[in-house]
Amino acid sequence: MKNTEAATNLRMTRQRRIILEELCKLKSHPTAYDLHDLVRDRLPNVSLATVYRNLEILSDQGIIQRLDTGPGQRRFDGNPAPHSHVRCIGCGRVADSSSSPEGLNEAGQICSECGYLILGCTIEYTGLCPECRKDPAAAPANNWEV
Amino acid sequence: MKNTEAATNLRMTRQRRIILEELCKLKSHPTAYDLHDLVRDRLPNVSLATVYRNLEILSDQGIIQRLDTGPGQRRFDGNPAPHSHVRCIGCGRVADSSSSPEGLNEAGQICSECGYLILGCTIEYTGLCPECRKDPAAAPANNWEV
DNA sequence: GTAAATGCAAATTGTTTGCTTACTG
DNA sequence: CAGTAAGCAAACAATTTGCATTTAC
Repeated sequence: MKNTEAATNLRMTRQRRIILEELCKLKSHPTAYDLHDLVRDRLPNVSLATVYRNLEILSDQGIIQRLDTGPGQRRFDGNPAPHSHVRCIGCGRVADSSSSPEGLNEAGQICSECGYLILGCTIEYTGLCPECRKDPAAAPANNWEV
Repeated sequence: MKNTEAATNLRMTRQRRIILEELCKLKSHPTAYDLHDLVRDRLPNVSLATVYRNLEILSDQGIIQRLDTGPGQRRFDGNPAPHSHVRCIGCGRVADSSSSPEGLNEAGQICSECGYLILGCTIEYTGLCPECRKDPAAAPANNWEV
């Protein structure tokens, strides 16, 4: 039930639409909990589970973006295009970074777009390890390998 | 109890030493659970909580590195120096990447150091948001702000 | 001797799932 | 009307914590 999932016919429900609308309205990158709070202003009975389910579906569809970086809760970005982020080590908030990739040594600078004081930078590549390239289907079983 | 913590006198217990030794022996980046499994060969009664506690303390001290990137469990790196990583989207394993920062468009290439097929790249900066810069002590309270 | 660390079990937190009912296409 | 999605509550997984006991310095 991951990426081997058959495509289903998605329906644009009231909840899904409002969750998406509210997320896209924000320049920030809320947690599911944050967004649930916001959406409840328009849909008082919406459940947190629905927010989680829709955020997952929408990011699987490439309509929004999951930010799995950093400790703590997962955050979401209404903009699916790849771009870099700055995470505040104080409060955990995440903002878009205007920083260009070549500016890797800009620790100590203030990001012109978001006003964050830049302290560090992490680069993470994603890919497939040799084992998973051989047999992608077997990959999840290796999950616990050190 | 975060970064405002007073320095305590750390003691090099048998458990702490062995946890550190085993982590540093690895070229891989295990989860706390993985490491607990390994350490139990030498310390059969060590608890998972002790492993978690020590990994946190050691990374707070800058002796090891926490990898908070990616979904799923946190991973740890015995090498505290900043360097980039590749995370397998199949099995979740993390390896060191030899990729140079300028090689950002190397999707499709095989990492010469780890053999992973590179598919994507995420850049995340860390820093302090304007609010936390004003009053770092107040920062954690803003944790929930969207 | 005293503060720090351990082991154990229980508590928390963030996220997911099962199931029945409601609603979209 | 057929199948997807919602709401609710319960289940889960990863991590953290309380507490009595042990250990390092």
